[in-house]
Amino acid sequence: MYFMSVLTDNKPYSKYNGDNYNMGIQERKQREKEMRRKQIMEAAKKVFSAKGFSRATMEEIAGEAELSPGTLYLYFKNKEELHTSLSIDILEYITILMKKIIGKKGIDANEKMEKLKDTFIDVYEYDSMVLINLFHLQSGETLKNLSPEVLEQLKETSADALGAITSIVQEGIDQGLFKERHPVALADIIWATYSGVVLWVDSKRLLNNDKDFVRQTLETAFEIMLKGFEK
Amino acid sequence: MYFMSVLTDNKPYSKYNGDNYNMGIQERKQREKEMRRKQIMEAAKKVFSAKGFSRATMEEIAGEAELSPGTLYLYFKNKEELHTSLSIDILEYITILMKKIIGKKGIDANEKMEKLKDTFIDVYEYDSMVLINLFHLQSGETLKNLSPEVLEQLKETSADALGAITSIVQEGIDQGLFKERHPVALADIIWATYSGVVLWVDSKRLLNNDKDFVRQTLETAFEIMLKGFEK
Amino acid sequence: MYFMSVLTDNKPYSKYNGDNYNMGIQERKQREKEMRRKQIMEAAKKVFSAKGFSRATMEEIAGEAELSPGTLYLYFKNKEELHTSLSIDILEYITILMKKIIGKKGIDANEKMEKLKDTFIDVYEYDSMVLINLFHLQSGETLKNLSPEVLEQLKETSADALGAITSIVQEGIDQGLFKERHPVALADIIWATYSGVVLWVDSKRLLNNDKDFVRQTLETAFEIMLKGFEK
Amino acid sequence: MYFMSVLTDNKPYSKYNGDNYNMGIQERKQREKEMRRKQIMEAAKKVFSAKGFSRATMEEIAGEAELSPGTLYLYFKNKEELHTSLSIDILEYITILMKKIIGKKGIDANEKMEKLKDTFIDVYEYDSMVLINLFHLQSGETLKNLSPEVLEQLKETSADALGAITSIVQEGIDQGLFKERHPVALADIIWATYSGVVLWVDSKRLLNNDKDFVRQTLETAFEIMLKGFEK
DNA sequence: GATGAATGAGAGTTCATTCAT
DNA sequence: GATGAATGAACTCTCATTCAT
Repeated sequence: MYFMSVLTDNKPYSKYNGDNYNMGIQERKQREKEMRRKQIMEAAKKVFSAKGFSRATMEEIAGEAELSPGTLYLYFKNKEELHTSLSIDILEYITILMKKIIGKKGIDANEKMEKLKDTFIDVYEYDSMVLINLFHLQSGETLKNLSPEVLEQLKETSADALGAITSIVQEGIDQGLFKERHPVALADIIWATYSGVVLWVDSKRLLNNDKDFVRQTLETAFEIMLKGFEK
Repeated sequence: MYFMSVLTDNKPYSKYNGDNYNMGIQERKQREKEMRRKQIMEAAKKVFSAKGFSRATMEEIAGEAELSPGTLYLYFKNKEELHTSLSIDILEYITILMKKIIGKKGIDANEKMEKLKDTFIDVYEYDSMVLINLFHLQSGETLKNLSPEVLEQLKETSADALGAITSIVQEGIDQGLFKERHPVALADIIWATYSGVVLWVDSKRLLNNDKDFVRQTLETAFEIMLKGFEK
Repeated sequence: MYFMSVLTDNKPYSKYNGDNYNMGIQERKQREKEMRRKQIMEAAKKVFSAKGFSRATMEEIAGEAELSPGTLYLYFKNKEELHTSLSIDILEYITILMKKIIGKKGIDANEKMEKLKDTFIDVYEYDSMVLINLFHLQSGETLKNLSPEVLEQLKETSADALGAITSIVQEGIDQGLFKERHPVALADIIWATYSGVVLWVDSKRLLNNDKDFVRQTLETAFEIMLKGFEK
Repeated sequence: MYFMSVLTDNKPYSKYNGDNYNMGIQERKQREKEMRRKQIMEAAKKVFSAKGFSRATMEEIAGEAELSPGTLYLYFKNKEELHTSLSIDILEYITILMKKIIGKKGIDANEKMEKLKDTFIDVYEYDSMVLINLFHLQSGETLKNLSPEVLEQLKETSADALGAITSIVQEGIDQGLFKERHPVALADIIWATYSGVVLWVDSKRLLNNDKDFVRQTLETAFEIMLKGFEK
């Protein structure tokens, strides 16, 4: 497992921290605020995962976070944005991980694709529920009822994530490894396959009390895709 | 487009219909009842597609169907089952189409896969919204709140659909065309890719007011998959 | 058991029946109509007893009577009056029985009180549920929402029943057997005790899955009352 | 009248209330909460009495209590439990009063029976409507639809009340004042007569716009019963 | 007279959100 | 900043009653 909690506070703070008293207090406050946010998101994750968006109540999330319902609204405009924040968070993290892969020197596109698959599996295994919520978010109902700002943020993060995949694919084409196809379409297919497998195998598991074959199915899916990409 | 409306009444009625008075009346009533059901489902499809499950109200669906709210409950036990009925309907229809492909003589698995892709595209083009609702259904939240009977029906229809794909894949393996892999896993991947592409491209469209590239992306995805399946 | 079904048709019809064709038809129609009424009341009795007034539905009563809901409204103005009709019916019958006791020659008031008790027990044993519904009717909620005509009818039947008891009590006072007290008050107490015991012991049975001690308790209650009545 | 409001807050609070700030706040909140509860019950009593259980609406009760409908559900799980709470409350209070009578020194069972009658009359006069609701509760319809916990509570309170009466009767038998009979049966009869009289005379009043003879009738009923109890 | 599909008003209940403390 | 009691709009669903057939 080469990545840490997405939802635990891992934002880099200014390294230097104490030359100014007010600055310190302000910063501490800032940090506390950030921690509360994470605390709420952590609780929301649990409840949304267990109940789904509609059946989850703000009161239960507040209880889980050991805060009062009112407090939630100091940190998130409403229920929908709290939910979306979870999704954006994981999307951002996936993007960070993918950008690391892109930056890797001395490995070709095939190997990068391998690493991409590993990343996907890791993300899934670390936090399948938030991931599934992310895909749920994609599916219309939520998308239509989002505030413009959050929609914009989601759009950007989303484009960013797709851009990262695209650039790996482009590399493969440039290196003469992959057959020449529209790289964005390929990136779409990669992301769609990932989403699809996670969603589908998960729903099969729910329907039939089946085992969790996501990892295995993702491995096969990528193997097939990679072979299909070849020139 | 080689299939007709899933939701419009296409049940075959006896051609001759007048030898018996009572029979005629009963039959007409049956037909009327079936029509009301379709009428409601048609309205529900519109409203669910426009608003998503939660934001859609029974009153609005009733209005759209030009019926009173109470009438909806004569045909569907509750909101959830009305929604699920839409999904099961299309799933059943897809299965019928796929079974026709399976039964086709004189074409190999590769060609059947081509036809499968065409079917998927046709279904999508005929009724993308119901399809997207189907995937929404798969995603946990709804699944957890379904009545046992409907869950069972969904399970069976779902297994049936997957079974059909599996048998095509098995044929490909038996004919020495596809590399030997677990056929159910392959069927999962085909279905997951289909679901994923429809969902993902659609959400991209919603996010960016983008064009509808589903057909194109599905074409490419299948091309890649087929190449990946080869021995 | 010296009385027959209250709810089965036992109204006396004209002894002579056939001198006129139209009369015959009309009469047959009348009889059929009366039978339908009883059929509905019989069904209503079952359903009201099993579910109570509020939870009983007209549709279920119709089903039980093997008729359609609409038909019920040809015989009863509404649900409330159907329910009240059951109560009035039994009240009328009780009155008939009590009047027979009053008319009995050669027995004193004490013996008549004994017979009164037996009648009460018989009525209870024959049809405890309708009886309990009758007491339920007395209890405000229903009483307040009755149509004037039915209220009037109930008032009369009720007064009639109480009058019968009163006259027995009066007899006892006149014969010097009972202490002189307001005879209507005594009649009230007799009726109230009867109602109370049936209601109370029944509710105890429901609460504790207890045995049905109504008969036994009524026996004791009357014994005590009679002793209390003595001069 | 020797008892105070059942429904008005009469719980003893610590007389001294200022040594601890937090204690004070917590206590005040507790008291406020208790007051809201009473406020709602008071309003519910009015509305249930005027309309009966079924025709009373939560909205009207809320209006009467000058609260919003939602608030009612912060204090009572649902309509049924709000209604039952009223009944249990008065039942509990009656029991308390009866236990005081039991504890009285220097008076025999006859005198205790007299006091019992007075208590019954006082309770009736203080709050006849809740009392009638209590009897209504006993009558099947409601009883069948109660939550297990509340049913249990009712059962216990009910048994408690009956037990109190039983012990007075037992005393009478032990003192050689009352004829030897099953004391529980006697208690049943006392309670049943009380219920019956209240219900019956009240319904007569409703039917005939008659005067309220409950007190008078109860007096006579007890006089008769006591005489009937004698050895 | 009988039907039973359709009605639609109205109920109980939930819960995201607010705001006085 | 935090609270959490109160809000009240909005929802799903029921069912007595009607009326065209």
